[in-house]
Amino acid sequence: MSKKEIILKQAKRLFAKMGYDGTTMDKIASKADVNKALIYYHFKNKENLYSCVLRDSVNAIYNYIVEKKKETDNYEIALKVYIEAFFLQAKKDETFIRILMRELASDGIHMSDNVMNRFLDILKTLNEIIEKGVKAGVFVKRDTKMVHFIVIGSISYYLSSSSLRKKLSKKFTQNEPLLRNIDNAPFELYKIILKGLEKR
Amino acid sequence: MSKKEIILKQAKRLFAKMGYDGTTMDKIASKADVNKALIYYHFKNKENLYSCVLRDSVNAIYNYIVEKKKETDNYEIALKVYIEAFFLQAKKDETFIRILMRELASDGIHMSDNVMNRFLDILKTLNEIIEKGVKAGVFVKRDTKMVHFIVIGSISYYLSSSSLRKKLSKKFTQNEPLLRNIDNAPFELYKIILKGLEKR
DNA sequence: TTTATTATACTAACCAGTTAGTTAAAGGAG
DNA sequence: CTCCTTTAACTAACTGGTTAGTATAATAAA
Repeated sequence: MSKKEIILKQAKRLFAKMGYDGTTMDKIASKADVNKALIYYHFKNKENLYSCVLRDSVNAIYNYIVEKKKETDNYEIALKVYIEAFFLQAKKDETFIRILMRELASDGIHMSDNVMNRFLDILKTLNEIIEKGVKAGVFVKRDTKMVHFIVIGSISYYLSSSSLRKKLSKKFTQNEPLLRNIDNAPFELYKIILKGLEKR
Repeated sequence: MSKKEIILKQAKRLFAKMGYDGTTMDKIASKADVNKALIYYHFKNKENLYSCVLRDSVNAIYNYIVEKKKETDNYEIALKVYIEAFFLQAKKDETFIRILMRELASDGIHMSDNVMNRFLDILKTLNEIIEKGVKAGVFVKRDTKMVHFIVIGSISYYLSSSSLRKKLSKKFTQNEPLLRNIDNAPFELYKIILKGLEKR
């Protein structure tokens, strides 16, 4: 792994957890174990470094979903695959949803046209799946936008709140069943959404 | 409105949009049109000011949901009321979900026990509604945690992405139907979730 | 030789928090 | 009613520390 890649990786981790303003260039240099000047050698400035992190994250999740989507042609399975793909990729790379959440909270001030386009591509992919199901007469015609938000919103909240939930169940033990972690979350989500979309 | 209230209001707006680290005390003072020292007269420090903002926000949404819940005893309607209550309050005070999203992204570093407890109360309220429906044999036994995340996550993503979606549909006009705003979102969400939970 | 990397040192801007004070209203004492 | 004291609300200007970004010189690698 090149030093440039290490810088990107550590920057991503820090941006996800501390936010853009909460992350300092010195801290990134320290975590990546490089001299600060090296960051400025590879990246124009802080804003540019963040842009690269954001672009890489969105591309990673897009590529994963497209790859998974190729594997099937059935809309029902495709929906499951989409949910699973988003979940697995988001779980593997939890930084992405954290960065996404912060971007939404600040109306995407750091989002370039490039990133926005890729993001639209992700939304379109799910759109195709649902359209297919509707045309086949299996899914009820629902507002697809809402289905997007259900999938992405639920998974994001589920994953990003994981450590907070752990903290909560330690503090307030009587709430354990409400907060305990399970791993078949995407399957639960899939069942609810699929049933919510089914015609009969 | 007292100066203290104005400070709280402007601080809330800024914290929601810019995050904790992105918000400066000078900016709050400027927006609230008061001297910076006045903020320190009313609040111990930045952390304390943020705590007050967070506490007020969580209390506001909790009180609204509890008030709405009193109005009905039926689980089906209660679920609808819960979704609507969360949606309406979140729409009226969009700052809350933005702050919540940032808190989740940073594992709730600023959340006091007080705030966490109130947050648990909100989760418990939905839990009661679903439990009731399950006992009556109308809802399938689902992981309630997942239902929480569907409701809160979807609405948060839907609302917080609103201005970003507007930006996107201006830039990429061909995507309008995918991005256009609708106002019956909570109803769409309610229909999908209710159907997803129904036994038959 | 060019590219990648470190070490050190610097600066200009910014930012949380303080200081030392002002203003005004209210109340009591003479 | 007027002088004195207290208290709450408020301000201008400052301080000490941090941070993004730069400059320069020296090495190591390719």
